[in-house]
Amino acid sequence: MAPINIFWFRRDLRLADNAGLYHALKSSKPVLPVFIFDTDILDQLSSTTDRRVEFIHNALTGMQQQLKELGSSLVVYHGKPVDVFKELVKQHTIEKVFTNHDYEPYALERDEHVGTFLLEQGITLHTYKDQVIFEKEEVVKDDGKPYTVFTPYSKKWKATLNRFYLQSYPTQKYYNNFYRQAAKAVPSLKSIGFNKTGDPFPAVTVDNRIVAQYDKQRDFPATEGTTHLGVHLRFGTISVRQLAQKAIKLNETYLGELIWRDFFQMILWHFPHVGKGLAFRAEYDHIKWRNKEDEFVRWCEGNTGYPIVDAGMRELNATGFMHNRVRMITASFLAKHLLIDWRWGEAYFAEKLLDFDLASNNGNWQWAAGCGCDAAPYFRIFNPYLQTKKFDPELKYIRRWVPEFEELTYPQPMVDHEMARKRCLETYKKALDRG
DNA sequence: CCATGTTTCAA
DNA sequence: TGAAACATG
Repeated sequence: MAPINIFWFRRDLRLADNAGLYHALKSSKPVLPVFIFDTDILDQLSSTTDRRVEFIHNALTGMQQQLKELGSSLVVYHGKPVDVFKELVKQHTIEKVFTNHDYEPYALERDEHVGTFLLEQGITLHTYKDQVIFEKEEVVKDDGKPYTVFTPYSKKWKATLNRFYLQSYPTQKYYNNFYRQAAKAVPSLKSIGFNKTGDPFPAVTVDNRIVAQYDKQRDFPATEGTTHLGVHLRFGTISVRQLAQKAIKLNETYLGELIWRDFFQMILWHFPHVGKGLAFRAEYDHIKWRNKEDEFVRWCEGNTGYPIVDAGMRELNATGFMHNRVRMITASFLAKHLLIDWRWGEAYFAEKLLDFDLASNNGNWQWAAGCGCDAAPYFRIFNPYLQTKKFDPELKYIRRWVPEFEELTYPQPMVDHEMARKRCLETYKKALDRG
């Protein structure tokens, strides 16, 4: 058997401008592209209709079409990664496996496990940065320690940047190095235990007008002011380098959002406890959460009696998306007004969001609850009415998702704002004074 | 042979 | 962006 190399797709589902794929294709052996529907992940999902699995499936089908035209084929497996590699080493003489970095706790463990197995077979695992502009120790303080405050991090990030970091990896030049074989079918969603809805996903094309207006429009949930590219960044169907190039040309505020994304991946890397259910600041784990199950259900279902909160939750439940301004409002309401452990909310968003990304979701929930690095101070408690007045003054967003909000059938606020605010301050203070 | 411009490559 | 390799005269 002639030796080959493997490229393993994970959260980088594109052929163009893909770092690990570029290095694989430049290697001296033909490259077999592989994707694994990882049962360790899929088995944890609560529903057999999961739009994220459907999104991945669509992306794989698209890549398969491209690879077919190149005389190659993606090979899609369904199983545990190590078992799949055991199968692959039986079928091929493999010299190297290439893949891109993933900084999540499960992924680190998985890659360690796979890497060890491969090494036992005399195969080396080569990994690359692809999903962020800067990772790990690339942007650190002068003393070499990681930043924990966003603003100086972002300053250093920008100072470190040069054109080259945003240069696309020219994979096309090496497409002739894909392993040649007849196209293999991508297994159907059904065959891996999931349903197809056929509903559309956000377009992968970048609307330059939206990016250009981002700083002015992003806070108004009734308006098409945000890009909806989160899901594409999450699964790598868009290159962060290409998007950052646009951001630099078109809108500094939008670039800032991409830097937040790098920031939270960096935080997760240096402070892995945040990915394992702990607050970034340990003292915030002394807060005595009320954790009333029935109140949590009302929040989840969008029946709190606060129209802006309910609109957000209903948008999430109906579409798998929630406008970012409203993500902050609903998160703050859960943690601060209801005093429900932010981890419950984090888990709910993780289950529902199409663009769910552990690092950003966790980082932003910790921000909202006040326990994160560079978080909103705990005494700053969003007033849902003022947020509505500022960001949905014509109540267009609320009307869209909570049409009955002025009717008698709409519930009274489940908790009085002023009472909840005081209760939150006292509860947080008690926990934090104790240290 | 140098001196200088031009292309390639790195992540 | 910046170094190294390559080309030209």
